[in-house]
Amino acid sequence: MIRDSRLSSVLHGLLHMIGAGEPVTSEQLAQAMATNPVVVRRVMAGLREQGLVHSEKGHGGGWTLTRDPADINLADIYRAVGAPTIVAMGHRSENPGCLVEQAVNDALGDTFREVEALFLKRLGAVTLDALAKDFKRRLAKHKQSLEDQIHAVK
Amino acid sequence: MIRDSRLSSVLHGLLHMIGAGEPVTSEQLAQAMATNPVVVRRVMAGLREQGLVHSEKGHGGGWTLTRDPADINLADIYRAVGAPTIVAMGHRSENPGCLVEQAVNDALGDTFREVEALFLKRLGAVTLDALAKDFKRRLAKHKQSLEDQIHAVK
DNA sequence: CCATCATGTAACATATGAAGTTACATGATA
DNA sequence: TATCATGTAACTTCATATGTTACATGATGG
Repeated sequence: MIRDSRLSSVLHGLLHMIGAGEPVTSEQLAQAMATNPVVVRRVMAGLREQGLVHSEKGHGGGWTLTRDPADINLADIYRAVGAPTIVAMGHRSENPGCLVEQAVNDALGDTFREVEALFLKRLGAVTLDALAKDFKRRLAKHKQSLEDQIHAVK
Repeated sequence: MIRDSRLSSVLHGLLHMIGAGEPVTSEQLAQAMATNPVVVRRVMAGLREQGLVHSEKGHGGGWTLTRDPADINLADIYRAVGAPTIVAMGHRSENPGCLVEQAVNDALGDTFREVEALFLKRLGAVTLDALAKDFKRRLAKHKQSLEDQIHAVK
């Protein structure tokens, strides 16, 4: 089953970076991602390897996006964050000679690949930019709702 | 990601039960599933709740299939073995008010359901009977291969 | 009726991997 | 050259799945 808390976490960080205008430190991202700086670096390292972000040391350093958010999709991020295979089934001993495993894989091998392909295809259809815009829309709505409450009290 | 060792394990057990003709004890299943009797009972309990198997205590007791293997498919087993949701994404704190989560879920909620549906649909297309037959075919072939090797040595 | 066999289940132990933490090295900037 | 920020190794939790022990319950055969 696909239950990725890392993707979600990273998206928090990336959304934070969009519009920041300047490098964002691991310290700052750690707050956005509700974790600590070292974990941030560890996770972001995957994105850097895929060329999605860049890191800079020293004063004024931190993390920046290397591409336009419209050119980054969620599949890119999912892969970068380290998702080996989505679907897999196997015995602990991973016995390749096991005839039961062979029968299962023969019956479902294509299915596994197909499910994975569908998942990545859909992730690929959502850009970071689109997500950011939707997020901003929700944020504005949320603020409006809060203001309305304040006015109602007045 | 879907990485179920339990389904695989259970299939070993069920294939062992098919053709046994009589109740199979947890002790015996434990060997087929490469684990121990208590774990077998724990896992099989899920199948029993779904009405796939029946358990009997005392002398001559053990586990039996309650249905024709042709009427049991892998989706039945997968569900019975305890697969809550296949695809899920969320922060540890599972904050329902989080606007990022909301944006992601809005963008991918349907995808999650679609991927899960595809996976279960494909599992549902494979019956336990079909799997058993394929397994037997492989077993026969394997034996033949071993005999050929013996003859070659002679 | 009682010894035996088998499941049912709680309680505890162990193993595995993810996440968090500490410590320190490296490089960049003022 | 003091400070800031990343890079990374090593270690410590923490959560979860699995394995184990122990004992209760129920069924069967003598």
